[in-house]
Amino acid sequence: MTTGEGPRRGRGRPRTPGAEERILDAALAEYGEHGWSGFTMDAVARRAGVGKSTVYLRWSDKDALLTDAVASHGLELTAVDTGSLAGDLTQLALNLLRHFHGAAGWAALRITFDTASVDDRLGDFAEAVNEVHGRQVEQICLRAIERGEMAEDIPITAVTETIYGAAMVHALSERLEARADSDVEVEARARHIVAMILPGISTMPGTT
Amino acid sequence: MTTGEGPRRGRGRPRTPGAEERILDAALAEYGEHGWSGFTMDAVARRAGVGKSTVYLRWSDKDALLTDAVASHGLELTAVDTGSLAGDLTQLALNLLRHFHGAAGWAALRITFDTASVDDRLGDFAEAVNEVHGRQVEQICLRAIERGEMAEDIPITAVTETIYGAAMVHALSERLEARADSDVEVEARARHIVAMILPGISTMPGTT
Amino acid sequence: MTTGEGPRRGRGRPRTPGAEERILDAALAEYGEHGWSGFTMDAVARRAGVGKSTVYLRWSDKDALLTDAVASHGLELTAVDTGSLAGDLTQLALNLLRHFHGAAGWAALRITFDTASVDDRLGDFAEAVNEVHGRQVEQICLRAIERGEMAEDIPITAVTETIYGAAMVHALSERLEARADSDVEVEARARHIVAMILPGISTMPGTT
Amino acid sequence: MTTGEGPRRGRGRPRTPGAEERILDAALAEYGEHGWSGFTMDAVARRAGVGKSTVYLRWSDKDALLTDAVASHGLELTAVDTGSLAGDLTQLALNLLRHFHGAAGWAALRITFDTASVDDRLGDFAEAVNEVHGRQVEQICLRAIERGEMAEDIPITAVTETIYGAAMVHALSERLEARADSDVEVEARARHIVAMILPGISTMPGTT
DNA sequence: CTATAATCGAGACGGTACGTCACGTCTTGAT
DNA sequence: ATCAAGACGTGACGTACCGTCTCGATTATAG
Repeated sequence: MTTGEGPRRGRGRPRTPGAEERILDAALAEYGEHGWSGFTMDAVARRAGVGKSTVYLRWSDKDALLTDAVASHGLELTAVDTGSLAGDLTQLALNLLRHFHGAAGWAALRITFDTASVDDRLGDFAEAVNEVHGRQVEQICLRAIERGEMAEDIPITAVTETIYGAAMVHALSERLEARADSDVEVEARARHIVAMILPGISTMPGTT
Repeated sequence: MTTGEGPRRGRGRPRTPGAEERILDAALAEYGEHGWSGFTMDAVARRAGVGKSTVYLRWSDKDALLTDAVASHGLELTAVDTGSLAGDLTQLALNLLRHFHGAAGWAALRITFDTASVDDRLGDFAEAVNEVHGRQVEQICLRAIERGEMAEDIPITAVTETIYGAAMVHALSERLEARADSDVEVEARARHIVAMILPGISTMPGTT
Repeated sequence: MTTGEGPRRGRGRPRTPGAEERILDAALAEYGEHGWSGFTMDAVARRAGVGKSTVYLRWSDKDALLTDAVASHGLELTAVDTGSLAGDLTQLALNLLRHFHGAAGWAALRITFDTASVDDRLGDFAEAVNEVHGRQVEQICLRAIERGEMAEDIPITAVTETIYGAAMVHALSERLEARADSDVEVEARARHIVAMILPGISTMPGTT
Repeated sequence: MTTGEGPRRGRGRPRTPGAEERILDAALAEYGEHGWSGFTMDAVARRAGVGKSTVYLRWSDKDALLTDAVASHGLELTAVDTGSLAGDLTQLALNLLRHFHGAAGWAALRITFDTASVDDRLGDFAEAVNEVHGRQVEQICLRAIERGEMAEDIPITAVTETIYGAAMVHALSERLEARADSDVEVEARARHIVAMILPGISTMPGTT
């Protein structure tokens, strides 16, 4: 994911340690402020206090930098473990809604779609996405099954896709309608989503 | 959405009839082949066999053309009415999975995210998306409520977002993992999705 | 010499008429002010009030532009005809001393050496130099021979080379020593040069 | 001219003996092959098989290196003393014609013009040129005056400039016309040049 | 024999200019 | 009025080179 270790044999001046991170931060900041079409390599370099060559030594082009920047900061998602399936899913939905609402999460989302549209360089990014996001729901479900809260015949990927999709589309609609939900609204939406799918996966019919 | 009807008064040479469509097709093809950053107006014009002026006479800029191209081919979704909520939702999910799997649907999806990321020109596209997609689920739910199959206190947008989201993320994961689901798998996935949310919105607890 | 007439069939917007000259002027001015290493294509374009593309549409690269700029303005040399060989040569020497002393003449000189060092694109420039400079002395000598002032067995190219060389090296030494000769000194030098070679080519021995 | 003697006190690793020369040779070769605009420090260092620091420890910048490279190989001119003014000048002219015809002499010439075009660092190179070349003619003339062969009122610099200029322009025209004179032609040209200026500086009118 | 120190090869660094490419505008002659 | 063609001003792209710097590895003298 990061840079891919070129020819490092200890010879020559080592790459400036902090540079990688400064550039990634600058990239994310520029992207956040000016969007895709206003995202300039020169501006990133200037903001990071670095020459363009330093950037291009590490990333082959604009897309690679942006993808990496997003991957490095946009895939963070705190783990969830409240003790109950309903609690876990609600907390997860809340996290996701907030994640996709924020600049980094949204950027990551967009980049994911861009990346998935091109034949090249799929491997790394896809792996990362699956690792970080897919695993999360898997853990929750496995624990719930162990506790006997969840039916065993539910395909976990379907649960993942549904919750992620709901949060994702909600964030999308928020943006399309230039709306900014309040905290209360976000929490209500999280509860609604979980209320909708919980009966379908729970072992106890009728739970709300 | 369409063309914006410029100065049409009958005087002077009329606009070449087939041009509109040829350009839109070329735009979609170019976008599909090269993605956003490889999408150029010159290439579209060349591919469509027209001059750049012909393009710019109809669309104000790149974004407008691309948005329109997608809207013209990517928002087609046949209406659904099977007589039951479960049947409607299953058919809708199936349609969506197939829609996002295809080139036009995927392109529309990608464009939607791109469009939603920029501050400008939100209005038109958002309206279109809501019109075409939002209405669909609304109809289904209203009919179900009328039939007494669905609880009245479920926010319809939540249903929309969940179903759309599930289909969307499934298509995304298909691409990220370079997978191509068979017809049977797609149908199973549609049933799973509906099975998951149906108990949560139905008036009859325990329904499958 | 100029641009080499590309595909001109009357279609498309014609090249802006004045641009060629404005760019050449700007190039010469920039070269004069900042020298070779301070000569920038961006600066030339900015000074000429045109875009870089307009420049690169006409000249393939920096060298080509500079060569052309110099050729267009640096080869001007007013004809000479005073009626006598001594007068003609003195006037010519004076012209040359002043020509090479000035920015344009000096630039032309330098470019000539650069051009002669590379195997490519010799043809045009060499032709121009010979046309403009070689012809000049030829005329003078032919008239002198006709008048009986000059021996017929003198190779004219030797005369050319000697006079041109003398003026050239004088200008070179002026620059190397950061000296700026006065008008009187320049005239004296012109007379000295002619005095030195006139007896060698004249039919009347002992003339000064 | 040479190296500029840095801090040499005996402590620390001594400079690699052969490096100086290898770098100068590489510089001259690169200059000869690619000309000024294709002359890069990286290429010189690579060709010489040394690091860039080794180069920059010895010369402050590109110009200094190039100037020095040329000065070290391009100013060699064997002294002349045949016993007569005519003989000396003829031999000198011959030497010059051959000198400027060769790669090193031509490179030196080109560098001289380049150097003289820039405002900085004139001193050193100008001194070198004057020292090596100017002195040569001065010696010849002084001996001739002593022998009574040459008039005393002739400005020696004019003689220098004329002979040097003639040889220089001849070499230039040879290159511009992609011509390569034979030995016989070169000797004839040397005699012609001297024949042209000898009467003008000699004390004996009518001498050939 | 160890410490100090200048030099070596390599190559990353902040800059700056290069020549290319696309944008959206414009100007032409033809339809 | 619209068309195909294509030049225009603008500005970002990714590359190359400058002269500087930092590294670990020599290679000498000084103590």
